[in-house]
Amino acid sequence: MTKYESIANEMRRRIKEGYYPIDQPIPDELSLAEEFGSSRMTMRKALDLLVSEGLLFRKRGHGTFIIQMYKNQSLNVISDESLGLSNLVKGKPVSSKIIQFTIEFPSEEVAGHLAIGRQEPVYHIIRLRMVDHEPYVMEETYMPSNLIPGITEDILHASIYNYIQQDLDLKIGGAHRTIMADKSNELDQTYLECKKEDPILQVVQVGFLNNGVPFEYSFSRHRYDKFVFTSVSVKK
Amino acid sequence: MTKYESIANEMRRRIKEGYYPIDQPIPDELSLAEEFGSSRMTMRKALDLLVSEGLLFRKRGHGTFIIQMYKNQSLNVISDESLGLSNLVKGKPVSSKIIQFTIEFPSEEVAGHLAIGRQEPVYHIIRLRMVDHEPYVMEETYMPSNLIPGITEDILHASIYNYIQQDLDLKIGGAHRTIMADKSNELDQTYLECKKEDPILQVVQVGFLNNGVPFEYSFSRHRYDKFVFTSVSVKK
DNA sequence: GAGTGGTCTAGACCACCCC
DNA sequence: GGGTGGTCTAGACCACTCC
Repeated sequence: MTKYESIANEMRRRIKEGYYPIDQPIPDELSLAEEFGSSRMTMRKALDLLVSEGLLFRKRGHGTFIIQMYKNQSLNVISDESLGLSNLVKGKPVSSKIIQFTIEFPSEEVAGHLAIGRQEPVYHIIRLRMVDHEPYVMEETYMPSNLIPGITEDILHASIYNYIQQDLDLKIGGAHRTIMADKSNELDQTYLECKKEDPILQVVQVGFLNNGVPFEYSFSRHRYDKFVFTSVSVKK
Repeated sequence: MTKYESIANEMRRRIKEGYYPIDQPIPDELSLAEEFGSSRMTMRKALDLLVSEGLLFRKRGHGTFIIQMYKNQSLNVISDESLGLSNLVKGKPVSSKIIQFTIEFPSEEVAGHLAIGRQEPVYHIIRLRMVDHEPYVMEETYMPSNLIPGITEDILHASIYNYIQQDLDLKIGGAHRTIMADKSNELDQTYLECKKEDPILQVVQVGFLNNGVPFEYSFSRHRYDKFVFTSVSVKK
């Protein structure tokens, strides 16, 4: 735990508990830095965190203010921070049904997104992910088998992400995502138990390791009545 | 233009032009700082920008690497940065058809999201937004009339965002967004000219001013075949 | 051990806002 | 003018990775 993180935690706690009046600026950066025994730069870095979380907003020449948040809904939330279903629905049992597990040469599209050649084999995996024994997501995933070797059905029943990070000791860097609505297809209707007229929330993702190499090109198709995607943006 | 922004611009140009080999780390921060005649902290701030854009990734004790990007699609892209349709489809003519424009007392839900009381009147606006004379988005918007006074049909035909920023001289701070898929309803089918079985990509947004006060609670319903939402996240 | 990014300091000047 | 956030400096020490 770094200094600026612990300062940010304390400030987050204060803001959420109503320690600071909501209609006034919080104390200026120099005063806060003195109170926490830090330099102003470190104090700023702590406040930067809270600004990026959408909790605070700065007004140059005026002060730093608390953003009046609105309440969240009760649906499952895919935030732009989370990676992997297992981390998303903590505490609930996650299981997987393997629909397809093959290895093949990639199409031009898949090879392009994974930045590999057409001759480099990829896993092609289709899984139904279940939470609390209810169908939640259909995932179609392509991964280069040279980069992520040793995938087995056992791993697919558990968590690919845990295997990559714990067993292969690779570090995940982040992801590009595209979110869209789509009509449900026959696979969706069969496995997600949704009706023919039900739409689907699809997340297309290219995950990359911390050295920038793409390791995953995936399509996650969510039941429209169980998932939303959230995002907070703050202008600079 | 600040120093770190101009350094970031130059580095972005270099990376995109292939100036640095893609399979090696770029030069270390101290060398780059010397080359650009800046302190290391300023150089870091420039690189921070490129990291947050998903262009670079740092590996502690090892170096800073270029992320191998994948190409974008040809659909309209709602990024987590953009605000307002007018800014989204630059160069193309945007027009609006006003379906409803009333003032009313808010429901509990609307009042809650706008952080106002039930007795504070709100505009209730439904518009069809067209680009190149083709229907693109159905927008339902609630705004407190005390906060954003003087809305007229003329403004609704143009851009509410421009009115807020230029005429009222208010500054927009950011937005919370929730993205979901939904079935199309009769309004969608009539005005977006979509079929009964076509899904909708809905973005629910609470926009807030730079003092943190919510000024807008809106539902934007997009044709599923014309819009996607993108997001880049990088682990720290 | 050498080299890298991660954090932190104690100042400084500037840009902007309100009085 | 006084107070605020925005930027910038020239160092320092630490944590991690590779050899």
